Order: sequence, then C-alpha cells, then structure tokens
Amino acid sequence: MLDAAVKVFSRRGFHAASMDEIAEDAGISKPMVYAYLGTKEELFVACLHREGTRMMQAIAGAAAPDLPADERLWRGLRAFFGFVGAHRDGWAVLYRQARGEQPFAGELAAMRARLVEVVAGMLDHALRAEGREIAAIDLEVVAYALVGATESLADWLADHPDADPEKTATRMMNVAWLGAAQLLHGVTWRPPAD
Amino acid sequence: MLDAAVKVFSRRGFHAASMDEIAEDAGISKPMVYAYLGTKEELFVACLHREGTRMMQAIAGAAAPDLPADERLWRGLRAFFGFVGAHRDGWAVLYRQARGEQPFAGELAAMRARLVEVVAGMLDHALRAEGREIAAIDLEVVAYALVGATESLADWLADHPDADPEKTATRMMNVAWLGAAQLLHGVTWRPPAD
DNA sequence: GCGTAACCCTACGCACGAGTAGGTATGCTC
DNA sequence: GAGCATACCTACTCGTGCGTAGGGTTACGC
Repeated sequence: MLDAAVKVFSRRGFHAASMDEIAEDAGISKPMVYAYLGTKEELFVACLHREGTRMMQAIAGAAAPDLPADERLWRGLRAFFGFVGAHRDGWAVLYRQARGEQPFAGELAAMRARLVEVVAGMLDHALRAEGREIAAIDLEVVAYALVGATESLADWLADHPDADPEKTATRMMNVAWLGAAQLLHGVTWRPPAD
Repeated sequence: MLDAAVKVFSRRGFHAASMDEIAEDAGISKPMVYAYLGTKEELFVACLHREGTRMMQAIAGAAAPDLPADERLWRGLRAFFGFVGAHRDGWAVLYRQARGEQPFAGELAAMRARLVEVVAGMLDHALRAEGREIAAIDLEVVAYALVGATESLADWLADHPDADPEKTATRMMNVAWLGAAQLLHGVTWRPPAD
C-alpha cells in the first residue's frame, strides 16, 4: 500500500496527489487508507521514513566503518546510486517533494544531517590517520558539499533512466575523492589577493 | 510587490501561501494582485524569473569568459554565494519550492541546465588548453556534480545566517577546484577490482 | 433463520482558498 | 458642478479534496 502512495506522490507531488487516487491505485477505497495509515500527512511521513531508512541501511550496510576512507566512500556511493537507480520513483520525488513542504523539510534535513555527519566523521578519521586536523566547521561544510554533489547526481540519474548507477558512482568518486584527497594531504586552495 | 510574494512563498511554500496573505503583505488587496500579475501560477513564475535572471546576471557579470578557468570559477562562485547571502529568502525557498512543484520544475531545470552548460564549457575550455579531451557526457556529469555541491552549500548558507558567503565560496573552491584540477591534469580514480 | 461482528464501500459535510462582480472614493475634464 | 475614468476595496461564488458517517455484505455462532 505504501508502494502505491509513493508512486502517486512521486508522480503528482504532495499537494496534487489526492487520497482518492492513492486509494484507487492501491486497489482499495479511501476510508481504508485512513484506517490503516491515518491522515495524508502521516501517510507521507510514513513513505518518507520507509524510503529513508531503506536508503540509510543500504549505505550503512555497504560502507563498513573499519575500511579505509576511500574504500568506504566508494562503497557508500555505489550503494547509494544503486539504491537510487532501483528506486527512482521513491527517491526522485519523495526527496524533491519533501524539501519544499514545510512540515517535512525538517524530517528530511535530519536525515541528511546524519549522512553529513557520517561523511564528516569519515573525513575526520582519515585526517587523524594522517596526523592532521582541520576545523570541525570546515569539515562539515566539505561533507555538505560532497553530499550535495551526490544528491545532484542522483537527480541526474533519476532523470536519465538509461544511465548506469555504477558508472555514475565512479564519476562521483572522480570529483569527490580526488578533491577530498587533496585536502586530506594538506593541499589547499587560497583566494587570489585581488 | 514581487518582494512580498517572494517573502510569502518562501515562508509558506507555493501551496500553503494564500493570495490573501501575499496581498496583505504587499499592503494592497487581492484583486490588485490579480490585476497586476495574473494568477497565482503566473505570479510564482514571475518571482522565479526575476530571482533567476538576477542570479544569472550576478554570476555572468563576475565570471568574464576570457579569464583562466580557476579564476572564472572563483569569481563565479563568489558572486553566486554573495547573491544567495544577500537574497536568502529568494533563493532558499523559491529554489526549494520550484523543484517539487510539477509546473515549475521544468523552468528551474532549464535554468540549472544553462548553468551546467556554462560550467561544462569552462572545464572543456580548460581541458583543450591542456591539449586533453574527455567525453562530453563525463564533462556534463562532473559539471552537474559541481553545480549540485554548490547548490547544497547555498542551502547550508541560507540556513546559517551568520555564515560568511565569501568564506563559503573559498571552501567550495577547495573541494571543487582541487578535484576538478586533478581531472584536468589527467589524474583519474578507478574502481578497485573487487 | 436470526443476531452479530468484522470488514469495506458509497456518498456526503465542511473548510479553505482561487478568482471575480459590483460598489466606492479620488481626481480630472469641460 | 456634472460626467467620466482611474484605482482600489469588500464581499461573494464556486471548485476541490480531506476526512467521516452511515449503510451494505459476508461469515460465523447458536
């Protein structure tokens, strides 16, 4: 039943999706939807949570914490793009939807924050292994940028049904890791003095 | 008047924003809003266009095409983050809003596509200058990732009112340019053979 | 066969908000 | 000052869609 909801929400968007359509798509009648899953908002949150936990599990399952940073990043990315490739509906639209709608944006922000934290932790770990350290805020921002780039490619992937998730992950590594690795080795860029 | 609309749309989201509230906020009555700017959709598109062109102009004005790639990127980023910092309302929410709502997503996608094209063109130019070449699709994807990372940091900036746009731009350069520069010099990352 | 209980439906109430009709004030022309 | 136009408002209509009330159907116990 959640599947039907995800499908309709993804096609129409939260507001444009009518409970009638969801019910019809699920093959039951509207009062049943209310009986099982409560109001429209609750239904949407349920979808969000399910897709979110699925995704986080896919990533967490792939990126074991005892691997070296590049390996973790690679596996995490591969799992992530694999997930998005397999759940284009779920991702593409729940995600795009949830960003805009006030009540859900917070929910989503929390999820993303966990992801950012994981990435930041990974970078920090790698840094310490090199005997180096940078400000926590910088770390957070870098992690944010990486997560953002990844999400952006996920969008691209969702819009290009023929694209290969694996290949997309590789491309992402090419941008992310080469950049991050430089930082880890202490190479930084400074603004010109103009 | 558009200012009021942007403010309300940004605070409430497209659907939750009522024309009454916009009118009240603008200090006029609803029929006036309809007289001047047409329906709600048209109003939103007008907001989107204005903010969009303003942003593109800010960027285009800063990143002259005859500069070297890193300089262009830096100036473009600085202009972009400066713009977002100064128009937090406009950016943060019009952008977040427009992604989700079906009728506007296309509009926004087109804008972003122009940006991606510019970035890709820049990378391509830099590559050719080095006597190198990579597949157009790869270029596009890399550009996409860079744009995505930048947007993500813009979101971060919009949510952190105390953060400094200039500094954010510098951080972005640290991730983006160091990564992109590697690619330009022919360094690539390859997946392990597992 | 009749009570009853679980299950699901059709059909409605109701609120909310986009868009409009028709009226009022202010200023301008002759 | 009468006629007219411009600028604006209040107060309405009407569609839409969430959430629910109340009724029908099947299965089982007695």
